[in-house]
Amino acid sequence: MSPPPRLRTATPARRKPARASRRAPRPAVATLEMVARAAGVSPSTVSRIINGTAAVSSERRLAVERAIARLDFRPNPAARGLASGRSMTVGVVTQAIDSPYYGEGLRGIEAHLQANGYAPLFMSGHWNARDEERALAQFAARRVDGVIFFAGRLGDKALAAFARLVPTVVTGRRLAGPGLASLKADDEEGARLATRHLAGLGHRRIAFLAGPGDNVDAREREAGYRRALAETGIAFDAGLVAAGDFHESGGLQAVNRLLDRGARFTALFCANDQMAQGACLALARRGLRVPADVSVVGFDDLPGSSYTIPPLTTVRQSVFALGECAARALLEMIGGRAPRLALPAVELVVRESTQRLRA
Amino acid sequence: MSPPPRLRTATPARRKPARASRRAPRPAVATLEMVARAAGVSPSTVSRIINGTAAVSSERRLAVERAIARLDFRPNPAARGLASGRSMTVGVVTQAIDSPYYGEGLRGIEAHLQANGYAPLFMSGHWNARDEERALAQFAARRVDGVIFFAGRLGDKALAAFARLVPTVVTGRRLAGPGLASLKADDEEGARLATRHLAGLGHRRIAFLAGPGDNVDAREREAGYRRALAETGIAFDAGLVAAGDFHESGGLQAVNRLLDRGARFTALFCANDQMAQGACLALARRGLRVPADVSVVGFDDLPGSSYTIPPLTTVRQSVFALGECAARALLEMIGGRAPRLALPAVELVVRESTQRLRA
DNA sequence: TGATGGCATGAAAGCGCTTTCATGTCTCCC
DNA sequence: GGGAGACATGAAAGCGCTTTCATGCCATCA
Repeated sequence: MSPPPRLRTATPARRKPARASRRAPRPAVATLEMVARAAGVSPSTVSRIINGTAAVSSERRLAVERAIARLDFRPNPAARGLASGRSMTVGVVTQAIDSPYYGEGLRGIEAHLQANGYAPLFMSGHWNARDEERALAQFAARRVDGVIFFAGRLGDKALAAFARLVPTVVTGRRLAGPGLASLKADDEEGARLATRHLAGLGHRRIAFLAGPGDNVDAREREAGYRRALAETGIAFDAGLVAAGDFHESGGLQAVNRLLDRGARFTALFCANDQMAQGACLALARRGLRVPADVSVVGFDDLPGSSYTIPPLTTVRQSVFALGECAARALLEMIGGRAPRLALPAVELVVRESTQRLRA
Repeated sequence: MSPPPRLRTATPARRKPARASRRAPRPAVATLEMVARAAGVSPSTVSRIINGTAAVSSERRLAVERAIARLDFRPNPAARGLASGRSMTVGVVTQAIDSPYYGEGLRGIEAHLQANGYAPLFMSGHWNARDEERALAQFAARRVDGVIFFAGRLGDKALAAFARLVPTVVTGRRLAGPGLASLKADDEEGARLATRHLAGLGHRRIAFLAGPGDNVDAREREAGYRRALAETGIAFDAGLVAAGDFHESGGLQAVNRLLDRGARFTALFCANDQMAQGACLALARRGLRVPADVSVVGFDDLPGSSYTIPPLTTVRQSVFALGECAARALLEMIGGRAPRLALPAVELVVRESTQRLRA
């Protein structure tokens, strides 16, 4: 095994002057000082140029830029961070890095951050407050410049307290405070759209697969379902509601429970796509066809949802955009500006899992 | 908007002695020096204790540990990185952070890294060599201690060159060199298992949806398909092979092409689950039932594959384990040890998308 | 024409750690 | 009993940047 090749500068080892016998200078990484020397200016000037923090005469600027290019100089972020107090990283707490939902959000965050010279540090909360807290502690220890908290179970109090130390953007709830901003899709409106779509197709017995009760998104989606029912003159029937956990397995079990207790319905609105997927499987197992026997609507429009069988009618809220907006708002806060908190509107995407109720 | 709350130490601002009038000392972060002072020892001793780099008398150790706890001291990673040359971060190049395949791998990486005090920095290559190269450059600039390169299109040469600078583990190909190790599942064996399963069910006309030709995994999966055919005495028929791109859409189109050119088959082996999903949809659109008319096998066993309709028979290679092993091997290399490169064996997971050929 | 600023630049002091090197104290053994 | 280590500790020099402060220079104004 070769020794770990650690990047190192060409300056002689500390207090141990380079032995003259050593031939080829080992692979070295340029430092700001080397650039300064090569360009015949002081380190301060180089710093000013790479940071654009002060005017510099164009001839020196040119010389420095050339030296930077020639030496392939890349400022050491550790040194920068130490001197400036900024790490140019932001922490991102997700629930499950491998879920399609978070994946899309992360992509949005990544895209915006990268365009601005920041790098994301990810950590999973696994839907449990302790892990989320641990992730935040880790981020604080790493001195991230800001944190994006994607959904999660951690209490508002704890989050607000953390935000006093590090600028934070949280999604999936409404919350504000010093150093804290939130971003929330209009889940109620989305659920209303979905339910009205079903009602508009003639369905009257519309079942609902709710999400976890401690999740704000889930509660708002239920509220939207109820509101649409009220608006279209359909009486709410608790017997048509079953709760899931936002996973495929939960959707499957919820439908089984519904069917086992004899609930009769011609349409089913699921609080997210993953549960809708599980629900479709449960329905298929019972010999119920989608959409011929039951129309199904999901929520989120995950990347895979256009390839399920049948392709799923769902509510699109662009998790990608959510991630992007969160990153943008966070950078604005870090920069001391007021964050813009607008999100694109939710919209219904009609595909093949819904159809008009047969007379 | 409140000013960005930057974490700062309690030491008086540089050259500008704290005005005595200032009341509450602003939220301060403890430094090693403060701990040393509080415990009545030198900074060196504190450093030795938190790093375990030398023996320290138990009384001092106790005093220091108490001081650390009381001041809630967390060493500043930037300072550490600057002084030691290690950043305690590793870069991870994935292709698409939002794909279920990579998501699972990332989870494995995250789990192992976190257990060892390292943090992952993610960046997407988007299946194109330029972005991958850019990601590597970014990582080099950020002075990561190592890199995990998850699949990708970048040439072996470029990768080997990079690995001379930063220890690197690459998956999805076989490659070794200074600072470079690779991890590769036995794709050929997996494909062989899948195809033999189909043959064992009596199928003779087994179509194959290949992956992109420039992908090693894809090529090995095709090799396994052919080998199984040969082993079971079935003649290879190029008319039963169509190429896809590892995405759902590619699988859908490939099946359409197959059917359009009149190919007749009773079984279909897809080079990955995502294509299998698209294939199932294409089949359904043509009125072909899975598995009644066509048995389908995938590859990867993605989290969602047990909830497709029907649940997919597939080859499990545990991408999670792959991620974990990659992380482990990388840390071993960083530590100057020889990396262990063993991966769990692939296995066939039989679900409901395959059935015996009806006579 | 001399005081007045503004401007570009360099010197140097840190940022908060790690890591030599030097030193003082013990213990051990011939 | 005295010298040799072994051991625990502290002093101090960086790591590679940023940022203040001081300075020399030139154009400007009354």
